[in-house]
Amino acid sequence: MYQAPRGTLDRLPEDQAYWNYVEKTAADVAALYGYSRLDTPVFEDSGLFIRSVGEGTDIVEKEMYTFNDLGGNSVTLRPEGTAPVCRAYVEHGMQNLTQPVKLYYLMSIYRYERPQAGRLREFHQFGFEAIGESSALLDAEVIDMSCRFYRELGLKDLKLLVNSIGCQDCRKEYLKALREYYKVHVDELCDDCKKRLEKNTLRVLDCKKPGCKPLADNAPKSTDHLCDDCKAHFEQLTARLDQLGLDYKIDHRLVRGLDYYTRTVYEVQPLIEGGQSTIGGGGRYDGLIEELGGKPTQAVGFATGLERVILNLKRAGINPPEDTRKKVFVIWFGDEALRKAGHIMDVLHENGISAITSYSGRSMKAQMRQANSNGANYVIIIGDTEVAENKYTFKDMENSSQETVTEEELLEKLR
RNA sequence: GUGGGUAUAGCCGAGAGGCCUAAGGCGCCAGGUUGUGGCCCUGGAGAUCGAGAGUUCAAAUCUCUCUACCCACCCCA
Repeated sequence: MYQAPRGTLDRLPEDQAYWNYVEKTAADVAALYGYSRLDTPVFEDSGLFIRSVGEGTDIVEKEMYTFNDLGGNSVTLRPEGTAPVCRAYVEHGMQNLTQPVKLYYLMSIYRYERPQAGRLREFHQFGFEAIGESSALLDAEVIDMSCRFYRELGLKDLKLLVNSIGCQDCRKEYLKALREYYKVHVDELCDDCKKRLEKNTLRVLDCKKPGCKPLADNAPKSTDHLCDDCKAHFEQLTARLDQLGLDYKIDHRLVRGLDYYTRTVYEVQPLIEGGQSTIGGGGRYDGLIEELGGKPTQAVGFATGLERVILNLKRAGINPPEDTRKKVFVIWFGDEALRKAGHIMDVLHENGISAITSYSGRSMKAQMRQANSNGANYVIIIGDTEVAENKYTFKDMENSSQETVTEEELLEKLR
């Protein structure tokens, strides 16, 4: 027996309502803020991700689906969406368009991780990127848009965490201060953090171990070490967030796992602890486009995991809107009736009315049961009597009322 | 990558060495007199008990290996 590869999921018909709901909401919110859709290939040149996400990150180090194609080129199934979008921006000369260029995507993402609830090897993201503008007002807009997406879906119990990790210049100063601070406390750190301190210093702040957490709480804050420009940027951001009335918390320990972030970083997390905490996150990445061979171009973006969004919808008891389209089931018995049933099926379909029928002359009871389990709102019954009178029996399943009507009357009722 | 748990029909789930040729429920199919659903009743189909090996006269029930899923860590969406 074959089964879906580890960490992958079949999206079954009964789940599709959730996906439609989430994807439609995403597209609506994107349109509201002036974002256009962009789709990129599932696989890219491996170098794109190594350059952008960063060589030392877990994603690049041990989570990428990388292989050589038959032409001998190293390609990688995309482990995130920002780099491909930036690649497309540069490749198609979008710096010549009016800036900022606003793009959104709904795409599958691939990471070779150990699967658990809310963590898959193939998952889906809704993300958006605003490229070519350095104003903190845009950061605020992106954050606002993220929050609106969750709000529109009905997701309430979420918290918004914001931080600034500075630019390339002032981050150096900050890292120096951090290392200085931790030098004295190395022995109190967990083994992982000892390694992090060398390799990816910022991540030490992220550790949840009881020994490391108090240290991180008292560690120097990045926001206290910002250069003047970064400081002004962060101040404008929070001022605008206040004006928007967004309920955010500045979290000095918020650090993100991808190397390209600068200045603003933020995450959205469910209030309920346990399981996978982050459902969405983003930030500014002012150096990425240049890193990928474009001109120096500032940008901000955000991405959210759709499986996690749906998980939270289910936990919160939020149901996607139901399909309100009326459905008709055509019942027939006898050869004459079969021909008449075929005719009315064609007419219904031509008129844009959802109609299904039986393919074998099952008993009336069986066909009625079939109609019921298919959720039919109306049933059309065709037997010897209807054939003789050239009419149809039209039954409303809701109140069980039925009457005999002509084809014209039937269509009138279904409009 | 590390640690722990679980694995019985499409789904839920009893079952703890011989009484299992595996209970029950949902779902599916057919009936409940001749052309009518949802409730109810009756009957039926559907399981090499996750896979493989071993212990035993005897294994769904014990042991080992593998695989998958779940939880925590790690990481992130």
